[in-house]
Amino acid sequence: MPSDIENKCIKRGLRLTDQRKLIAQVMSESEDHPDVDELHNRVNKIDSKISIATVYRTVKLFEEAGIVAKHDFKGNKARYEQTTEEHHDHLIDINTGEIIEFVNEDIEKLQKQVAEKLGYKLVDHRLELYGSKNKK
Amino acid sequence: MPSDIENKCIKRGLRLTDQRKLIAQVMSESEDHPDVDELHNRVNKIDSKISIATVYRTVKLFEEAGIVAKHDFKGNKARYEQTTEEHHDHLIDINTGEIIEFVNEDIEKLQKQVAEKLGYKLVDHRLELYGSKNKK
DNA sequence: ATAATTGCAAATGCTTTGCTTGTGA
DNA sequence: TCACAAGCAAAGCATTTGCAATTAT
Repeated sequence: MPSDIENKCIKRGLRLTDQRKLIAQVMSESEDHPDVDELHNRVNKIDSKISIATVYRTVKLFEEAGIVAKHDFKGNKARYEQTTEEHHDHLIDINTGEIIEFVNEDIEKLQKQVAEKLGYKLVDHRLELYGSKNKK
Repeated sequence: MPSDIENKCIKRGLRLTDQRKLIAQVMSESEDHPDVDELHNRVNKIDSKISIATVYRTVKLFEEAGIVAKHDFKGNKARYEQTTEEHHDHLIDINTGEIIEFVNEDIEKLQKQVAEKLGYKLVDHRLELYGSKNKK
C-alpha cells in the first residue's frame, strides 16, 4: 500500500523510484523528527544500497514540494517531519533533545499583528521554545 | 575611548588584545547584524592583518560571555549583534534581507505559559518572522 | 527511447583546530 | 615570565554536485 507521502508524490507528478518510495514510507511512519543520517539508517535497514546523497536529494525534493518540513533547531543538523494540515511549533527539551509539538492560536495572531504593524505581510515564521522539564 | 563591548570584556576579565579591542569596537559601532565575513571586512579596513580565524574565535568568545548574540536566520550564515538590555526578536524582510527588531510582551508571556503548560521551564526561545513589505 | 535519477566520490561553504610564533598582564 | 592569543593552513562537518551508469514512464 502506497504511503501517505507516496500518494502526495503521485499527486504532484514526482517520478517514483524505489528509493523515493522507501524514503516516503519511512518518513510517513516516523513519529519523530529524524535528521538525514537517521533517515538514512532507517531506510538502509530495508534497502542497504540507498546512498546518503539520495536521501539528501529526496528530502530536499519533498521539502520543495511541500510534502515534508525542514527544521534547523539550535545546534543540531536539519531535521524533517511530514507536513501536517494543522500548523504547529516546537518545544525542544534542552536536556534530552525531545521535541514536543504545540499549537497556540493566540501567538499566531499576535505574530501576524506584529508584522502588520511593522508594515509587512507575514509570509513565514519560526517559533521554537527551549526548556527543561519541571521536576515535581 | 574603550568601546561598550570592550568595557564588558574588562568586567569579565577577558584578556584584551589589539584584535579583540578592534572587533569589540567594530561590533559596538555596528547597527546591523553582520556575519563573520562582514565583520572581518570591517575590521580589516582598520587592521588588515587580523585573520578570519581570530574573528571566529572572538565572536564565539563574546557570545559565550553573553556580550554578543548569535542568530542563525533561515538560509543564512550566522549573524551577530551586541547584546542589549532589553530582549527583542526579529522580523526578516524576505526580499531585501533587512532585519527589523521588535518587542512584544504578550508573545513573551504566552511562550512562557505554553512551556509551563507542557511541564517545562522556558530557558530560551527563538522567534523570527519572515515577511514582505506591504505596498501602499 | 530518453529524460530523470542514482551512487559514488569529489567539491563546497562555513566553522573549528593544531601548531608555532607572538604578546598582554 | 608565561599562560594565553593570533595567524596560517589543514581538518571537520553537513550538505551539494559532476559524472557515468541505471531506470521509470
